[in-house]
Amino acid sequence: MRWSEAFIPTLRDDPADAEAASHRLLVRAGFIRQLMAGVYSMLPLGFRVRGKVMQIIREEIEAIGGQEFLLPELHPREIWERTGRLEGMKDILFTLEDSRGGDLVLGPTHEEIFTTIAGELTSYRQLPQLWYQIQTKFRDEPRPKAGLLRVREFTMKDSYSFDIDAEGLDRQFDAHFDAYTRIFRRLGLPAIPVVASSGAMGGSGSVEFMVASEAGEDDVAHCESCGYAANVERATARPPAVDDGEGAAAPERFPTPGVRTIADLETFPGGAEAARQIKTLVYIVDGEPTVVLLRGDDALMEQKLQDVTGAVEVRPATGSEIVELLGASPGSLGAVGLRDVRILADEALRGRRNMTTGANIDDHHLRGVDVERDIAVSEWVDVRTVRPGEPCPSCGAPLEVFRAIEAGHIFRLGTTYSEPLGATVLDAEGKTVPVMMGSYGIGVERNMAAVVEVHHDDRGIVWPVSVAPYEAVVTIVKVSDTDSWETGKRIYEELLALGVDAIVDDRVERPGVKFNDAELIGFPYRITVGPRGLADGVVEVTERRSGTSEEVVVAAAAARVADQIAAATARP
RNA sequence: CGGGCUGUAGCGCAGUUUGGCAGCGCACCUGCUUUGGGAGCAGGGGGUCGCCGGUUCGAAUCCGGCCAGCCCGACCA
Repeated sequence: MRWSEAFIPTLRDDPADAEAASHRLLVRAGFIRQLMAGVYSMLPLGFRVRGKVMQIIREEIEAIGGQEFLLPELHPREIWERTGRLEGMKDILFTLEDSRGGDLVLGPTHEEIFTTIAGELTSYRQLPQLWYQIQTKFRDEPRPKAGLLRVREFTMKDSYSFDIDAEGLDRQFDAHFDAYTRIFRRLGLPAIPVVASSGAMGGSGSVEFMVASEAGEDDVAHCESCGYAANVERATARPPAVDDGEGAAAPERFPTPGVRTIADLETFPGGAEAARQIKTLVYIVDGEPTVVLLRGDDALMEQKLQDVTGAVEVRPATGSEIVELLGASPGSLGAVGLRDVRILADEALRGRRNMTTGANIDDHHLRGVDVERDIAVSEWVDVRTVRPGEPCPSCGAPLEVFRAIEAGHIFRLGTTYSEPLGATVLDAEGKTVPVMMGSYGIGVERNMAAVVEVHHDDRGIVWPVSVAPYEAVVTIVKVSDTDSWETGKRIYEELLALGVDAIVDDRVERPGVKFNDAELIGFPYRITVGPRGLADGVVEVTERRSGTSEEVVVAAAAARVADQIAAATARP
C-alpha cells in the first residue's frame, strides 16, 4: 500500500472522550471511529487488524476440528421463548418487527440456532461435531464503555460442540482450552484461565480467559503461590477461625435509636465491631422474598446469590417490600425468630456466637446471638465477596485481586439447550438422548483492544507482528530526493515479494510527521530511507518495540526485516 | 435505571457569568521557501453554536422541554 493513497486519518490530539488507552489510541491512530454509543466503524487499518485476529482464531479452531458456518443475525422471537432466554436476556436483546408483524430478535449469541440445526443429528455415530462461526452479535448493553472493550455490535467467534456423553464434552472442552491458550499466545495476550460464573449461559462449569488490565471490567482473585484463579463472581477464600468465647444464654434486646448502618453500630455505645455483626439483606429471588445473612464486614456478591439459587432474576427488595415482609425498616432488620421465609446464611457465619444484629423492631438490636441456635437458617451458602489478602481456598497463601479484561469464555453447557430444543440422537443402545453441548466464545474487537491495552507506550501502539495492520513501513524521509524515492520503492517491492505485509510512506510530509505517525500506529518494523544513509549505501531498520535501530546495506534491508518477522511469528 | 460532567468547523478548545459581527490552535486548499523527529511566510475555504419551543429589537449566551455522548454505580456471555 502506498500511504499517499491510503485513508489513514491520524489525529494530532487525543480524542477528548476516550479514557482507556486502547480507545484513545485506536481512534487517534485512525483504526476506528464511533458512530454512536457502543457502535464503531472499522477504518482500513482497524479492518486489517480485525481480519488478522479472526484468521488466527480460525486457524486454531480449524486445527481442533472446527467446521465453519455462517448463521443468520435475524432470529424468530419464538425460538428464544422456547429456551426461556427471551426473559433471561431481555435487558440486552434487540427486538424488532418485520413488515408482516412478525416478532424478531437480533442474535446476541447463537446457542438456539446452532442447536436447532443440531436437531438434524440422529445418531451417536455422527458425534462428536464441532461447529463454529465468526459473526456479528448484537447486545443492547446498558452501558457501553472504553471504546471496543464493551460495545453493542461486535464480532464474535462462537463455537459449539456436540457429544454423546460427558467424557466427549470434556475432551472438546479441553481441546478448546488448549486452542484458546494458543490463540491468546499468538495474539500476544498474557491471558490466564480462571474459574467463572456461567451466568445467563447456563451449564455446569465455565472458564474465562482473563487479561490483567485496569481497563477491564472484571475482578480476578489469584493466588501466586498455588495458581488458584477465579473471577470474584465465583472466588472463595478460607476465612480464619474466630473464637467467639462462651456465648450468651439467650439474645438480649437493647435500644439503638438512630442506628441505621453497620458503621453506626460499630461506634454506638454497647454496639459491636463489624465482624461481630450480622448483616441482614432482603432480596427478591425469582419473585420469592429471601433473607440473606452475611458477616457485618462482608459484601454480598449478587452473582453468587443468583448461582446458588439458580434464579433467573435477583434484585434487592424495595423499602416497602421489606417492611411488609419483616415489619421493620432497613437498619433494624434481623432474622432471629423469623419463620416462613427462606433464610440463606453465608458460611462465614457458621458456628458464630455472641453476634449482634437487628431486632426486627425499629431502633432496636439484639446482642448475644448464636447464629445456629437462634436463627432458622434454610441453607448455608457462599455468597460473600472475596477481599484481597484473604487466604487462598486451596493453599492458604494471601490472595491478590486484580482488574481484568474477559478475552474469552468457554462453557460446559450439557443439555441446557438440547433438551428444550429437542436435539437428540439415538445412543448405542437405541435410546433417545439429548446431545451434550459446549459453547465457546471470543470477542474479536475486544481482543484487538486488549492487545492495545497490553502493548502500547507513550508514543502509541506497539502491535505484535501477528496482528499488526502492516508488518513493516518503508519511510521515505525525503520524497523529492530521486535516489530516496527509487530506493524506497524498490525496498517496498522487495518486501512484498518476500511475503511481508508492507506499506510505503511516500507522502509529501516532513520526517517528524512520518516518524510520529509510524510510531502512533505501531508498525513493528520501520525501514527509514533518506539521503543521509544512502550516501553510505545504507538504510535504517528500527524495531518499534525496543526502539533500537541498525544500519543495513540497501540490498540486504528487505531480507533482514523479513527474517525478523519470520522469527517473531515462528510457532513451536 | 441513579449520580456527575459535556455538547461551538475534521480534532482539541475559548466565548455563556454580564444577550450585541461566531473565534483560536491543529488539520485542510493555493503559492514560495524548507526537508532525518509534529517547519516558516503569505493568501484562502470550511459553522443548523446538539434539537425543539419560549423571552427579547436582538440568543451560542437567559428560560422550558427533549436528544446525544463520556465517567462512576447498578446491570451485563
